[in-house]
Amino acid sequence: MNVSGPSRAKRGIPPKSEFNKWYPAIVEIADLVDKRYPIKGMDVWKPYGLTAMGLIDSLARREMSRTGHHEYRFPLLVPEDLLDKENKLVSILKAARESGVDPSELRFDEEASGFKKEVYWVTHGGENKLEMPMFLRPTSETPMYTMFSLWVRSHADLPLKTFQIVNTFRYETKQTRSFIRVREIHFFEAHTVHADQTGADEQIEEDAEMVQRIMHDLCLPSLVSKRPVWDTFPGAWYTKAADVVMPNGRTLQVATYHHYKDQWANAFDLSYEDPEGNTKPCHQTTFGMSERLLGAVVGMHGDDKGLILPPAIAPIQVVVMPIAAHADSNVEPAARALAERLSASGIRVELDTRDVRPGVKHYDWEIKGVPIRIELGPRDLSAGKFILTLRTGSKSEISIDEAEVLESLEGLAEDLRQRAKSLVSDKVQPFPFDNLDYDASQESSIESGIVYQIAFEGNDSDAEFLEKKTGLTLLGECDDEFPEERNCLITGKATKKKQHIARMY
RNA sequence: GGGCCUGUGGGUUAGUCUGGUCUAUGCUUGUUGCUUUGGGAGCAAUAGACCCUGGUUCGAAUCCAGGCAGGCCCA
Repeated sequence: MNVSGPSRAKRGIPPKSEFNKWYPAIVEIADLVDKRYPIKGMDVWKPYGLTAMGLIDSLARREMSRTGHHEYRFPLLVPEDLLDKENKLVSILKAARESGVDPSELRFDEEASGFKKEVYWVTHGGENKLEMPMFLRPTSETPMYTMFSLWVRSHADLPLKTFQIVNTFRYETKQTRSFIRVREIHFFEAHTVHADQTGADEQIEEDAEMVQRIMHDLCLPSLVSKRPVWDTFPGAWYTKAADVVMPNGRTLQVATYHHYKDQWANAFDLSYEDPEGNTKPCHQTTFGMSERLLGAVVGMHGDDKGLILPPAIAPIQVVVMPIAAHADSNVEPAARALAERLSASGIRVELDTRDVRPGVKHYDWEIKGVPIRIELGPRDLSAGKFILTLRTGSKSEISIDEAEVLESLEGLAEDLRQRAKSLVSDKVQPFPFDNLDYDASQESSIESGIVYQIAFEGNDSDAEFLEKKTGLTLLGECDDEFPEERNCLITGKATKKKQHIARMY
């Protein structure tokens, strides 16, 4: 092991201050994934990680059922000609946008049909070359809308609210990171169809609320922004996104929702007959999340000792450890009884009867981020008490009572929210200058690892200048505005528009 | 798209420059036994590796070529 000296963390975990080393190490040490599968960006999900992800999925399913969405499952393969439809849509929109805008305000076109490069292609069936090549879905607009146009005939079919939780594929050439940038993505996508724009507008509101409810359970604060036009999802009228600020100051986009208006509907002949017998185009939205939520949880809450999982998604919420069970035969039955009581009150419990010293158990469960550890030994039996240790630090002796354990779980969640909030307020700061006229000698006051808040109301080329000069990316217009007008960082004109610039994942 | 670097047991690492007791080192992990249990105890035994293919050579983990895999930097 080349890690030595006082900064050395337990079990070879790098200190969290070295986030870029800590993160990839911890996902394997905590047994979330195994990265040794021989394809870059395709990790093996191990039971502990998969269970946590499944619990995140169940939060999404809870929200979906609360809001009247239904779960579907569409095929993995998409025939090539459907992609052409989509590309046509994108280029029409692009042309429309460009024709209405002064060309000098546009940034350079980077790729004409970038989508094709990012997908995995299936070109053969057995030894036969396929007449129509197929690709693995990078997302499911195309397959879903093809079917929607068959399903939606009249106003009575609307709104159509669907979702699916499936794997999607993207051929990433850049560096991959577990959960954050992968080639096989565990993906959640909700797609809705509405009779008019108002219906879609309302859906966007509902999406925003669902995101916040899920983020609350994950104890994650987020920045919600309306993405700049050039960063809008292909074919969307606009895109909103929730970003989590990671401890290294980079932002991680964890959820997006897109308002399509009737743009996709027109490309896919998605229309309906209204009560008066008129054929009208549908309006659509999508809402997407992914395993990045787990990446954000890992990155935000963990510490030098390992993960800290929010109780809502901890596969094991409480671990019960019998102490000195060999010395007193009453210990293990008592621990088992306690575990059963906790389990009966809805807590996910693990009884750790391994024949190892207590310290080993503490360290093991600490690495895995189990919120609460309970020690039950001979001394506690007569007193009717046990030692409860919170993963966030404190240790206390409490009487055997399920209600107190439940309270401790909620207390820990609240603690995580506070910690995360203060981390974010450290990392998000006002931009140090009033304009971009600063020179190279002043550049050092722009720190790396900081998300800067700015007043900005400019066009494409203003934004491009801003990004080039600072080396940071514009997240987009915040939901909330500045209370008073300020001067735009680039154009100098008065605006209330609040935006952030950051290094994005 | 352009450039650079790396592949040794499950993990990590020594050895590679300068080919030869390398029959490949240490730590960690796994297994077994003894022992131990309110925060990583100890002892003993045991298991496990030179990315692949070809070349140079009396001799290759070491040098060369290609392949595969991975990492980094720049546009």
